[in-house]
Amino acid sequence: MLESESVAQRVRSAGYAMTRPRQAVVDAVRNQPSQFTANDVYAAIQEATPDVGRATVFRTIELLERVGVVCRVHSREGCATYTCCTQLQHHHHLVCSSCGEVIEIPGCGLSDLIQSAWAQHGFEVEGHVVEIYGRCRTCQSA
Amino acid sequence: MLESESVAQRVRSAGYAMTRPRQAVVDAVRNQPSQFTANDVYAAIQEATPDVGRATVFRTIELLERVGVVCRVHSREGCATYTCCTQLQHHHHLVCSSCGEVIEIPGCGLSDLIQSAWAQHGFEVEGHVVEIYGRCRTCQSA
DNA sequence: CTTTATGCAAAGCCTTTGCACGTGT
DNA sequence: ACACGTGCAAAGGCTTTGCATAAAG
Repeated sequence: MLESESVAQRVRSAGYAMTRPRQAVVDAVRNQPSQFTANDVYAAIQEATPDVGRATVFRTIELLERVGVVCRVHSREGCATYTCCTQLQHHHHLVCSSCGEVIEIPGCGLSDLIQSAWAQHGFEVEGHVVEIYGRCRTCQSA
Repeated sequence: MLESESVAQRVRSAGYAMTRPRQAVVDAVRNQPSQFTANDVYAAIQEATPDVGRATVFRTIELLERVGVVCRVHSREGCATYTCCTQLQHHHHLVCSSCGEVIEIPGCGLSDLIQSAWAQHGFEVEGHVVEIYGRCRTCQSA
């Protein structure tokens, strides 16, 4: 689970203010399941802190994505869902197609692809997305 | 460039009829730039074949995705865009963040990640998405 | 005190759906 | 013939935007 304080620190050190509405978004995000949409968070917030507006939720999640606290999950269905990231460094995800569980995997393993992108295509790599989907251990037993 | 006939064959051998409206969608798709949305295709079709409806365009693109003629591009911005795939087998993409050019790269290079997903997490891999973004050779010169 | 952040409400936009009608095989 | 495919038009739902107001540093 993500620590609320370290999130606040990251937001601040990226040059943003950690306001009360933003804190409410962070709290709501921390209580979401592995995968959630901006709308899910807004719905949760309406219960706990009804005075926080929709736009703030969307803008704050975008902010959290920018500072690396949440990541988009690019599944087969789309990429409107997010997940919290406890890893601050570069990492990827295992996404369960059955229960939606997201497992963070540290490191990369893409160095070959990246090297050959450059070597064979002169392609200057800026970043990449890797999403591996399948069934987590629990869903295999069930 | 994708051959219209081989597309028709793939659609048929997957058990779908190759109808005139679907052919119109295929033709429009073939004339799109590297990246396009379903809406782009619909707009193009309105010029050439105005009697083909919006729903048909969306449904046919979904069909083409299913048979592997087009792939979704999962870029940082979202995943509402598609690209034509000349490769029929498994492959990935280099996506230029400047001009949007999509370069297909055959093969995978993910075997390590996939193996460790299983070995370390008992995760049964069903598929994965890899999208590498950066700047293509042309955009680097410019 | 200036900049940044917020709430509200409405608009926007892409996409999907239902259903009656055609069309392919 | 009979399933499969289609067009239309409308609904649907998620996001975004503009702007006046209110905090923050």
